[in-house]
Amino acid sequence: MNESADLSNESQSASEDLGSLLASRRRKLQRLIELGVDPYGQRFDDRQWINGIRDRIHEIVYRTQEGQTIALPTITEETKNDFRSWLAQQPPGEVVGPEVRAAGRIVLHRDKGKLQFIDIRDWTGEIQLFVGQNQVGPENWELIQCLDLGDLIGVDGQLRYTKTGELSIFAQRIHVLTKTLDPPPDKHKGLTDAEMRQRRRYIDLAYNPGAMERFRHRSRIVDSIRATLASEAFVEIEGPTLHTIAGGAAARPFETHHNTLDMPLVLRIALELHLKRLLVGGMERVFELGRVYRNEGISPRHNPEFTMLEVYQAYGDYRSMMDLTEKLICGAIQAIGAPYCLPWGTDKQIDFTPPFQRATYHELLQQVTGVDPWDADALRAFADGRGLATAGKHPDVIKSEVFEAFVEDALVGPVFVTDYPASICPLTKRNRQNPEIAERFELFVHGMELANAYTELNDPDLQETLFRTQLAGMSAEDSMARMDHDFIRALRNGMPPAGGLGIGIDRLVMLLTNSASIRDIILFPLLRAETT
RNA sequence: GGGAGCGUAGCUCAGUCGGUAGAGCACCGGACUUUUAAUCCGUAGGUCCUGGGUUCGAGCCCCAGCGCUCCCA
Repeated sequence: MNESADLSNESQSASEDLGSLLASRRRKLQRLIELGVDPYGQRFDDRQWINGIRDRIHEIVYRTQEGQTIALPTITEETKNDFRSWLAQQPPGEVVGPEVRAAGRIVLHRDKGKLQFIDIRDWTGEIQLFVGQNQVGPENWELIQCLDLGDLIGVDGQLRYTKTGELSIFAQRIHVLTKTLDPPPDKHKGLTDAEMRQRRRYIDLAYNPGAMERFRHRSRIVDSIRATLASEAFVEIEGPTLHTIAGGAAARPFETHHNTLDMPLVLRIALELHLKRLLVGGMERVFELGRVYRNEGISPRHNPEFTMLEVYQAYGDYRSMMDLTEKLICGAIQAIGAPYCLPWGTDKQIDFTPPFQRATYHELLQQVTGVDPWDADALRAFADGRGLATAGKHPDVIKSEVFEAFVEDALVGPVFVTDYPASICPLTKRNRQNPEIAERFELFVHGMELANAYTELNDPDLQETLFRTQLAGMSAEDSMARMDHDFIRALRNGMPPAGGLGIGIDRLVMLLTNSASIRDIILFPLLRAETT
């Protein structure tokens, strides 16, 4: 490897500086090799996860010299200090427990000379090892002297309590599974710098237990969404991520190029248009849960690549999607074992107890502003009075701006905002009774747009006309947008009336795990290249 | 794009009026077989983000840049 030269330089300069943390670890690594121990370990069979070991406390008993077995008292954090006096009251004998095997990373270490307490952590929990020189023997003790915080070790021993009532594995043998060279972060506070936690996610996960929990929750949420959709007979598909035309949303795409075909390509900005082609093909309930890419700004709520769910149901409409949205979110909450009423920030809450509130766009506009939403002059006056620029703007544009500026932030939710003005949703089917209304809802929670659903437009001529209007209004920098003729052709072949739903999975995970930044729930968010 | 804040030891953070660079943890040496972020004694560890400037003297003041965080658009 190209890096080998650098590595040897590093080890050489490190060995000159005997005081450095790195040098100390390399010396111990060398010592392990001298002892005939592979510092990078071997397969380690038949171990149990730590929380599984902790579940075996009922197997721990007190056995007297006469062979009588006495059940232990229940030992909790509060009562563990009483264990010593309980022991003193028993007839001669000893505490015995099951033989166990565990493996994990050393996260704490208390060295008492010929006795060491080592706390190890695996991805289920932590447990203390009681390691005595006389108990493990001189050969194993030598090896134990070469351990540092952060090393991965295995242990064989007996599960029981110390005199002070701490559940521990009384080590009979310690195995070196992997020596670490870099020193770990602060043993109590972990890594706190937000950027470092994202760049070195392995350290964040290894030393900040909350990080592991968040990402395991994310996985369960995604599993739950797939399970809910499967139970409703939806089929998951994998559409192309390389598109010739960026469609389905208004966003700037990432551009790339295929060499053999000598063809410009873009990364997809939405899932919509291919899913709709599948509706034409007869996939009546279809969804994709996958990554989309938008070449736009980065913020605590935006990462250039993020995960979208889009669901399409033939012969449904936006109201079918509302019920489904509730099922998906409530299922996800149950999947992470959380209550419907979740904390948000430090002092807020979100109550996802179904059914969620449902209110029309115009009702909410009236409630918040006190203005008749159908009275264009009154709305203009309201906007003028609050410092919004209205000159020369269409009344519906003003309405939309007032809604975004004053209503959205006030929505605590979860609330389904329904029945948008048709003029701001040109690609949505209009309501039959009132053509000024588009059959659309958005689900808002604390001002954040979590889901977006439509009764889908399936008239090919109307779709083509609207596309052309939309393209005509686009600025030069959005020139990647082009007419998707194949999509129009697909519609000419008959797309059933359908409901369509989009849910931003990252935002859902943020809300369900009380994470303020999207970069806390994306394992490897896009960051500027490291300069060093 | 605009505003505010931050950048000091491996990690977490102090640093007063501009006057020798500090602590805790980690590390190294020593004591300790029931500790709980063990404790006690001793040692070592620095490109104060980078570059310029002011000054006898800059971690601190000024200018520019880089990076990060938050708020706003």
